[in-house]
Amino acid sequence: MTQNFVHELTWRGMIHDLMPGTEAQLQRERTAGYIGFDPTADSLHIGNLVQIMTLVHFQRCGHKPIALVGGATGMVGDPSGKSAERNLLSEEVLRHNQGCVKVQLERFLDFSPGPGQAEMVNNYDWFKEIRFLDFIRDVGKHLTVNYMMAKDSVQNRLESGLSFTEFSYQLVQGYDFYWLYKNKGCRIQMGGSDQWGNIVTGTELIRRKDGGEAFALTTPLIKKADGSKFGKTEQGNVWLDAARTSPYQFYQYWMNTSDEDAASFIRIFTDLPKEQIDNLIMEHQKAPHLRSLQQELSKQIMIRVHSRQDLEAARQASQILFGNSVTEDLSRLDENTLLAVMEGVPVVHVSHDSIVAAATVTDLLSETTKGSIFPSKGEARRMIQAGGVSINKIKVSDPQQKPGFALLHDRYLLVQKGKKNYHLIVADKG
RNA sequence: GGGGGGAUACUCAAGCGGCCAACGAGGACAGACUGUAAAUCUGUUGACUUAUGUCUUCACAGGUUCGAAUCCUGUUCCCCCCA
Repeated sequence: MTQNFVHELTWRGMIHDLMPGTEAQLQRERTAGYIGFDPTADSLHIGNLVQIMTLVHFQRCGHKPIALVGGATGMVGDPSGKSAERNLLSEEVLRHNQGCVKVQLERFLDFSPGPGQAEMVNNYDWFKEIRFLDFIRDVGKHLTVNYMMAKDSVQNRLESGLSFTEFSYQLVQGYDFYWLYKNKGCRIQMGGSDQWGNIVTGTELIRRKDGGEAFALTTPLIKKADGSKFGKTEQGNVWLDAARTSPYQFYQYWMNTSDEDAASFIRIFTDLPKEQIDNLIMEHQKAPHLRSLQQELSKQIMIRVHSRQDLEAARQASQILFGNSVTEDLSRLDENTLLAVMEGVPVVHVSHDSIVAAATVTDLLSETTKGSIFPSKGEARRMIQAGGVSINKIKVSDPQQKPGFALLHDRYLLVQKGKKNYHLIVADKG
């Protein structure tokens, strides 16, 4: 094999657990391996990125990645890590979601014909034909309830209760593995550490039903150094879909990675070689203020998930919003560029007259803008007094100041609340 | 069914007749320092207001009182103990 996959993941800090013999199998021959994705939404989010990258590395090391979109398992619901049974989705919604997810995965994996060609499968395709009696006879027979009960995912739910549907989940997923083993020669299943139990059910099923040997590898749960959840912001998940999370916001999420996290994230979320990453980390240690790690991290991911153009736009926007730019830089931008730069910044439309009519900045930022920037005058005033508000890059210091600001292109005001929060006021005429 | 305890702002948690828009902690936001990091320090954190001013809040509905988050009555929900 071109590269040792297990070594590759090890130095990247992406291995939580693996079954004995996994490495030997992967070194021996080109191996097909799969990871399942939940089609619970019509877009993947960056919480799925670890698994996607696992497949990317898998393929780069010469193996054949299979991405399973869980149309069938999505209909059942995995109890792992869930405190309550989740709502089941209709087949129609699941189909739609699968289609969207597929498009996103195509940006990461190489689906072009070849020996290590990536493949996408949908377990609904084989499950829809299976009848209940066949399933409990051919699959259920091989595993005892005692075995299934021993899983953590089940144990954790015994107190609060779990439905038979959820309980059967591991069998359904286990059968996926078996089916892929039989029909696609798939020998290894990967996933997050919470999937270990489900994966092992699969290898067990393969062993008992067929006497075959299959393997498991799990990745650790990604946590941020400050203990907060990875991939979440105030606004919720960070999605890959530009319609859900704008490329600018997406870029900012990665740019805001703390130093501590950046060193581990760049190993996990990019496919840069070890040497280059080591250099980057050294460079970053020498000159941390350049934020080279965060720069490279966001660059790599932006290009993969969005595009070079989006990266450039996000960089330009960030440069203006966070760089040392001043009013002159802002007013130099032509209208289209300005709007492009502001892509992803919350916009509030008000009439041109009401801006003129506002008695003070405080009124402008609260009442006139209908509370979208500050919900109350008091809050606006406090923030201004604390020095946290700038308009068109000029700090506002007096809450009573008249809002005689020059509108950019006679239409726009860029309001900055603190260091990282921007709002664009658009003055509509007539 | 009997007995006891509880419900306070984003969360936890004081307060038990006026000095309470309500101690404290956490969180959040902002400022300083920096590097759009982390740590630290400072400030803000019901609304309106220039304000020592006004208004709306302490589960819900009534009541006592000059005055209630605090006392009384009823309602709802939670916890504990005994059956």
